[in-house]
Amino acid sequence: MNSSAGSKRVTLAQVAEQAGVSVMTASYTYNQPDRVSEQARSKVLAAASQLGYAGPDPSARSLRRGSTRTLGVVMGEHLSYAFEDPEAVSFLAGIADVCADRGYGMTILPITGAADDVPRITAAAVDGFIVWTTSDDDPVLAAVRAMKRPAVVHGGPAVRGMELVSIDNRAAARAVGAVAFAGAGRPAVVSFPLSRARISTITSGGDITEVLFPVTRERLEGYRQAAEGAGIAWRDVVIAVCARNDAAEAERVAATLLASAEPPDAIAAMSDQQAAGVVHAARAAGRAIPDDLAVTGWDDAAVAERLGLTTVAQSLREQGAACAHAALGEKPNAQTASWSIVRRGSTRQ
Amino acid sequence: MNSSAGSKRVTLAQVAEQAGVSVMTASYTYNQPDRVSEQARSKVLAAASQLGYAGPDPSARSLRRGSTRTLGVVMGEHLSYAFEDPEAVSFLAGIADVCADRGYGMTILPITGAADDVPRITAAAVDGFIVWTTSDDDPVLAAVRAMKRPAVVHGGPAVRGMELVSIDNRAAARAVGAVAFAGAGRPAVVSFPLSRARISTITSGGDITEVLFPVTRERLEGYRQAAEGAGIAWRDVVIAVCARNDAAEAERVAATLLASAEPPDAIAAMSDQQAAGVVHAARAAGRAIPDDLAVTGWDDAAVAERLGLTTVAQSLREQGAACAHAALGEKPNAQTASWSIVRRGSTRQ
DNA sequence: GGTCATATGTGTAACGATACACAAGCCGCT
DNA sequence: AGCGGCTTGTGTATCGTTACACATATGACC
Repeated sequence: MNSSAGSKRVTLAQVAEQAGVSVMTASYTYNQPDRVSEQARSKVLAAASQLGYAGPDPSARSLRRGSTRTLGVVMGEHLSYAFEDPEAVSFLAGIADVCADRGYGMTILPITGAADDVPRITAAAVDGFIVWTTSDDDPVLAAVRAMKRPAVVHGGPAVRGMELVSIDNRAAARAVGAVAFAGAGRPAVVSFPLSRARISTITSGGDITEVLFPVTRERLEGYRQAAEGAGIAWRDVVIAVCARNDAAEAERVAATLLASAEPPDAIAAMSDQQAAGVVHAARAAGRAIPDDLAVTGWDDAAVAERLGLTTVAQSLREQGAACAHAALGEKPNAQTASWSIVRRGSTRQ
Repeated sequence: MNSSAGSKRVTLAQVAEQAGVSVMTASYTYNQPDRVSEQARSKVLAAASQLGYAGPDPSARSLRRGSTRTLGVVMGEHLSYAFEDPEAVSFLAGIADVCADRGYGMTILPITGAADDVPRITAAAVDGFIVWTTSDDDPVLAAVRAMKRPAVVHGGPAVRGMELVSIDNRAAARAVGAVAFAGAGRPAVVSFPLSRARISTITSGGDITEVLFPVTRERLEGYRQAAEGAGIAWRDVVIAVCARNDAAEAERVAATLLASAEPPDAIAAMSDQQAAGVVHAARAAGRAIPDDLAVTGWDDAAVAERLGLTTVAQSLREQGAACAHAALGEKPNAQTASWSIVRRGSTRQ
């Protein structure tokens, strides 16, 4: 109990000497206690607490063992955005569940989007990587792959040599879009950013294949198929791009749409937060949901139930757990996650 | 560009040999590029990409340098709760800001509350620790201190040898309690858990000093002083304990309180989420706010503005940043964070 | 008593990188 | 010519730990 205030770091060798045993006996005391006699073990522990030794140095141990017992999570957005997005947060919780179970730590790798985040990846002491949805051309992907450790991408893009955990975004968008656009004459979409430059705009008829974010691209393709299935040309579908994934931004762009000469009568969003913003804008504009305006969200978050939103249900928590398993090098049970449509009162069907 | 598929890990020595330079020249190429000639540098980089060398091994580098360039964040609650609490999340964002700026990673240490989380602390390869609010007797605190690295506690408890970043919870509670209880005859409190066993109960007149969580204890003491300042004995103040910090739980206990024979006419909560739950319960019970029931929250979250809640404003983001600075060993500008009362329509004053 | 298996202890050689001290070459300056 | 300073390159020791192979003691069993 009596810690002598040595300012220098205490080593296992010193503990062993103090205890009168070999270094290996001391090492085994920490790593395979059964390998050592009760007597030796207590001598080592006594010496350790006398010297104030807190246990084997993590870096040295990692070097020797070749494993850090830590997973790295790369968030493509600026970190604060990531934490503000409730779905990203439940994804993280899913990873945390698995890490806690396996005794692993999880390192969040703050990616700013600047050039200096590649070295940050390279310097990360982790056994495996999990990359949160990013763009096709994100240099971070190459950096992660170069690390030659188990790696998973959530959402997309698909990268050779890395696992992919995702739902079929196109199919889900087609399905929820069909519900949203049923009986509508002027459907619109509230979308995540289309390019790395995150600006809010209103557009239509653009070339979907040029969208750099695979999740966004696939959802747009699904919405396109849904619109065409309802007999509406894609160039007539207005796309409101939100710079950020939150209710406030969506409310703003939805208000603009609703105030236009030919306001939409159906809006499919890409998250429940966005859909919530649309609902608020509709109320403010005096529109009845779903009669004047059908609205759909995505994710089946708490707010979707509260507002009665038709939405795409998926478990980001389970997907986070699946990513963690893959990043640990365990064979994943199912690479493609499941989803379903939850119909509530915000749509005509 | 041509990566020869060696299954064994490539070392700096191999790169140096391939490039025809010494190991140190190769090392400097990565760490102090200006220290080597343009010519040597390009030879090294060419050899590296030919061999598929991704950069110096992080564990070896950490061992040799004595620094991991990573901060450890210990969350006292089960991780998923932590991520679900928006204030904890903005605290994390504050840490992330500083880490991103310094090129540091942040490791989240999943603490389950079981006995096996002490070894997890000991095994963490980090330069400094940040501990999110916990109880006085949490064994994790001793484990962190034993690591002999810069360490900070947010909220409490105060531990010798560790920094403390916190607002003055007692003073803030006294101030907001005074506003909440002004003109009230039967004040009540909606509280965080009083003990490690997280159960929802309704109590009153208990011994505050026995509460193990310092943040909760100090706020209760402040509320007590506010009640007594309004001429009400503490034993007459009902305390509704919520097992979890969310709106749903608070709504449930508030509904119970409001349905009782002597319902409260003022409720001071410990978070805006809780206060939001109270507001919903009050609406459901047909009470007018603030006339029938005054309500106060804590944190000045987005929901507080939306509902017009009187609350205690503090910046957890700034406090997170302050913790990060302290954990990096930088002298903190101010250990005690600032707070203020934001008066909105939910109180009589 | 002899044989074999099990329990316990030890020494040495890595793991992959960087700090440090030193050496050699080159320049300009007096 | 001689000196000092700057740039660039190198060898060696070391960071703290654990894998591995080997040595010794103990007990069980026929």
